[in-house]
Amino acid sequence: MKSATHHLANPTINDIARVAEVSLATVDRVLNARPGVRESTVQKVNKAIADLGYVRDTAAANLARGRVYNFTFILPSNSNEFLVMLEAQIEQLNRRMRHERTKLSCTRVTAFDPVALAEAIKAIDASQVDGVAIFGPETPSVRDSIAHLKANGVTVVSLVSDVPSSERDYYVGLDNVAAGRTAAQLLGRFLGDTRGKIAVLTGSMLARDHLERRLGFDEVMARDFPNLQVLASLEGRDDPDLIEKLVPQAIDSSPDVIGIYSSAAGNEGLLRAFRSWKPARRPVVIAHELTPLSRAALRAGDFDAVISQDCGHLVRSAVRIMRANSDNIPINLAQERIRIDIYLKENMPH
Amino acid sequence: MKSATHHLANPTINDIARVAEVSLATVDRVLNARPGVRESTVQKVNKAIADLGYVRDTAAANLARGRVYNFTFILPSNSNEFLVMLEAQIEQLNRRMRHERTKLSCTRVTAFDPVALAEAIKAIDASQVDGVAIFGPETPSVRDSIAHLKANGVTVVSLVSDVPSSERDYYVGLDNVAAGRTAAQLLGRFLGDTRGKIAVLTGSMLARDHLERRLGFDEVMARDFPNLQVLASLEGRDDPDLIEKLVPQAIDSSPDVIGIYSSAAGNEGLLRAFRSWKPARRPVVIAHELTPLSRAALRAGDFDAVISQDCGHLVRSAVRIMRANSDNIPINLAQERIRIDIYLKENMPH
DNA sequence: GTGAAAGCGCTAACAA
DNA sequence: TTGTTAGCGCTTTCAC
Repeated sequence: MKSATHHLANPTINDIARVAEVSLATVDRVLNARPGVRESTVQKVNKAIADLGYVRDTAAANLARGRVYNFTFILPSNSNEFLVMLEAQIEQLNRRMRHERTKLSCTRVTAFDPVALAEAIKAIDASQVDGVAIFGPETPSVRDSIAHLKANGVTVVSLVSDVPSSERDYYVGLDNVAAGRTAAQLLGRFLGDTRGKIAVLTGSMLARDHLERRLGFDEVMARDFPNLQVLASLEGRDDPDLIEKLVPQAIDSSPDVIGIYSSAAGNEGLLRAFRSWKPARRPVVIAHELTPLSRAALRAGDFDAVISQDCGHLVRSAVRIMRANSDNIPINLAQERIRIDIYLKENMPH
Repeated sequence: MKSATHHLANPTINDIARVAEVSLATVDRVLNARPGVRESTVQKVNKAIADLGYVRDTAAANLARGRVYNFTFILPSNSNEFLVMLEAQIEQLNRRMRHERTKLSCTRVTAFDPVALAEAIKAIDASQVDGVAIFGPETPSVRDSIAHLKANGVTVVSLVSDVPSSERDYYVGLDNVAAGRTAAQLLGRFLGDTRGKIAVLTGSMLARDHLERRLGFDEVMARDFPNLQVLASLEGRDDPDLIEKLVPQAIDSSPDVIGIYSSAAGNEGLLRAFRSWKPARRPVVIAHELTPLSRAALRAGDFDAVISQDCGHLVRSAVRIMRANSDNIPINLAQERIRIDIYLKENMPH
């Protein structure tokens, strides 16, 4: 392929140096905002940069620097399917990116334990790590340790569940209020004009994502579906055994449950409960996260729809953002937005 | 950040050269399968590569080569919203990637015109272009010109609508049969047990994507919804004016139309028809592609759901694949799979 | 304050 | 058939 490098060729620091009448080293100092350059020289160089429309070649810069990006993911040690998938994606991306000067590691922290999480964050060595992605509850101690990390120049993103009051650079995850609204709309439309009750399964009242989903769900239910009455949340703590016990209890006490919104992890428990409990009319079920289990349930007709977020996308997005932030370059917001995926059995990936 | 490069540091061609006891140039020859190396030397080098687990640093290689990737998109000149969005994404990505040695360009060809498309493909100069992404109908002449391109070492991907019988390297687009099935399931579930007729709007019988959607739609309708009767397709040729005329005609002749599947472009015509035609009970409408118009229709309640493919993803995916193929490196299949997005007004991106 | 020169991992003349 | 060398765009000593 001819490279046809006429006047369109991108300018390099050599061009800047020539135009600004300084050396390469000086251009580099200005580019990287290093001290020890006379102000008038800085001006000259910056003018040349602007005039030529110079954009730094990050690949070449990283090559010269021998730069290696080190990113850490902090995840709940709770090992449900979603977490297993997330960790698999991290490992896979780590293998792919080892050869692109990017290393990913993973730390697990007791689920729903803010103290343990805060300690794990404090244990991060800011001199060894460029960015941290945190999936955990939002509490004051967690916020403080995030602030500490940030103060030491580490990029911080919250993952799956946001910590909006903190100084995190970015939230990588879906809009959980909107996800709850979506579940409600789907459930309501699938049920048509039928009158009845809706059971909601949640994980923990500590988890912001779970709270937000419930919020959105209730909002749309109240607004659009007066024929449906939403019951109090069943707090399953993402524990299949607990959920398996809770569900039949709740449903036996109000027999006209015609819909279930499983808004957190623990689909396994719900499905187990289904095996023993056979009502006359199967309730419409909306669950979260496309996993081997929920796929099977969709296929079998036990679940009617699944709201999901793409694990691979979450991980790639977190890494792209941490990388861009480390280099101080902008991100493509549209690309990083995590979609609220709706899956029926017809549109599941193979 | 300390780079902590102990024994984990990736091996370079220097390491290979040292271990294989040859020069850098010879390693390079073997790596790039260039001729003029004794077979026994090739073996030695390959052994060293395998032993050390060497992986080439593509960024450094591209820097040294001064390599510039040139990719061309061939699109229908029909300028509906979807095409406008697609082209905008191409332009945007081109701006982002100009500084990463990747240039994108765009050619428009009369819509639904296989001859014009085949000519446009033949007009590609294989010595100037590394990859071509084609969005157009599948005909023998198109297949032939794709074969010609491939023979000249150009990577070819089909975009949005596949040309499966050709030698294209990859299809970037969604599974249209599954998309049709999804539309049917959604429409059927939203309608509940109501009896009535369904109108289907299609673009052209030449377009493989449109045909496939209809196929999947009919399959699920026949299987799961005996209460619904699907009418013959209205061929709108993606032309809003034509569609605006067709829809009221069709609906007036069979008044019990309770659902509409708009499977192609031309939502504008459908929405215009809606403005004059006010039935007692508004039909449930499933349309394709999330665009400014369909978003507004979702919000207003004129559309009940939209099946969509992410334009940004389509373009990024096509470019990643053409790039990987030019370099002969593997792709991440999961990342490149185009999702069948379902949008309700609740889960639309802002 | 500023510049010259070596080098990151790889490629491509040109010699040998 | 093989090796030597210069250089891609950028960074980084170390001197001046």
